[in-house]
Amino acid sequence: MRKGEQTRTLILNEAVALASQLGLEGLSIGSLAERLGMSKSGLFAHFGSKEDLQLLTLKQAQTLFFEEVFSPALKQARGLPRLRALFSNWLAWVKRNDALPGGCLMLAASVEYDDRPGAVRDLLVAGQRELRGAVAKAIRIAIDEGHLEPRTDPWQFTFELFGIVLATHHDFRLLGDARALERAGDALERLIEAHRAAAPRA
Amino acid sequence: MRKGEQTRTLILNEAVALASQLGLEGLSIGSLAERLGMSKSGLFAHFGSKEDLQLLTLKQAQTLFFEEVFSPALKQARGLPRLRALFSNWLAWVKRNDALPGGCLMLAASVEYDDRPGAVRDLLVAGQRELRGAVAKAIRIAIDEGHLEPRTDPWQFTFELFGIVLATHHDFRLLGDARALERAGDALERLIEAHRAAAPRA
DNA sequence: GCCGACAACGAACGTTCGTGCTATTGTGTT
DNA sequence: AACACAATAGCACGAACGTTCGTTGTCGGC
Repeated sequence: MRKGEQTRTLILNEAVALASQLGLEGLSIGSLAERLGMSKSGLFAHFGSKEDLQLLTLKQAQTLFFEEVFSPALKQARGLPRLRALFSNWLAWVKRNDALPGGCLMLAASVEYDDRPGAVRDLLVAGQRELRGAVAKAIRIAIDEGHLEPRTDPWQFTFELFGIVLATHHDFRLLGDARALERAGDALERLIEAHRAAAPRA
Repeated sequence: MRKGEQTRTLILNEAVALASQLGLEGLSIGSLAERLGMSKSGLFAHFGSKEDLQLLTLKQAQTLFFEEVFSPALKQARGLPRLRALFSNWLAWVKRNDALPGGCLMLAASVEYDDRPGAVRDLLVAGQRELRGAVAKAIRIAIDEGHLEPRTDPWQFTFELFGIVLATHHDFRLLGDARALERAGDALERLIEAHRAAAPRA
């Protein structure tokens, strides 16, 4: 890897952390450069514009999310075990303080860009659609495996599961309520129980 | 009401709308003044500092929320009817486009200030605590009325209900998915059904 | 040992930010 | 009609913003 590449990665990781606190819009090139001990112009040269920096920062966060939340869950057994692993990894992601001192960057960006058309929003929506689809697929597999009853609507299930994650993020981050994690677990179990297949159990 | 008071209210209502799009931090005095057709300094004179403007803007949104979501729900019959009205008003608030073109200001601010200590965050937390308490109280009443079973945990119920609202806001605002509103309704009904009192029905 | 490619630098651009000060206009009361 | 004061405008400030430019240092290949 060339020198440029590796400092670029260094910059992007720091950018993810900083943007999780200040938002992608609040992220400024000057403060990012200062944090890294390099000059504004030197940093800027790696990206043609601020929007490019924002896009790459978001993409970096998405990649990290996939690696830490999704990828390990795929190694679990199909059906409920995988779904539970996915959920648990997701909660761990939400409370990460090293890489994400300000909470999940995608969630922050979702609120920031939900009414701001452009490339950032498009990337955000694409990522969200992909995520939702993947979760729904995991649920469909759980149905096929006989863990959940066939009339379960994967999208509705995904919707409610996502709501639990959002509420957890909110309570944990804003209110500093660690009990939110237990509540999230309870909520998931209730959600599963409501859709559990009758005859063959998991 | 003196002239100053009424322009102040005019400013704050516009500030709520603008901040719902740009966030309380992204809200700038210059652009707000331009929108209202007045000078930057003239507008600034109404507030001693930007933080004061942010605080009053947030307070205005909280007041509006109480008037439109909570207050009308209190006129409904105690128990489930009131709870359903609260939920329904809340969803209506979430999709309001005139006063809140960028979505709920409190939710946006929650993400923005969850890791930014200060007066804004304190006000936000206080409002959120009050809201949660009021929702939990409505649920406790529904238990007392015999609509929900006694072993229902009001805080857990509140947590899950809040999650549904958050997911709806996200899907409606970012993904532009109007079906989120149906999903929210279905989710609430299942939540109620899971805790419905056995013997006396609602 | 020179040379071109790459990486980072410092200085400056024009703009916008929040915030003061000083006029000037407008409103309401005797 | 004249006065007192509230409300707004005009102007300027220092700082920070994203961005551009020219320059310097540091390499590996000839």
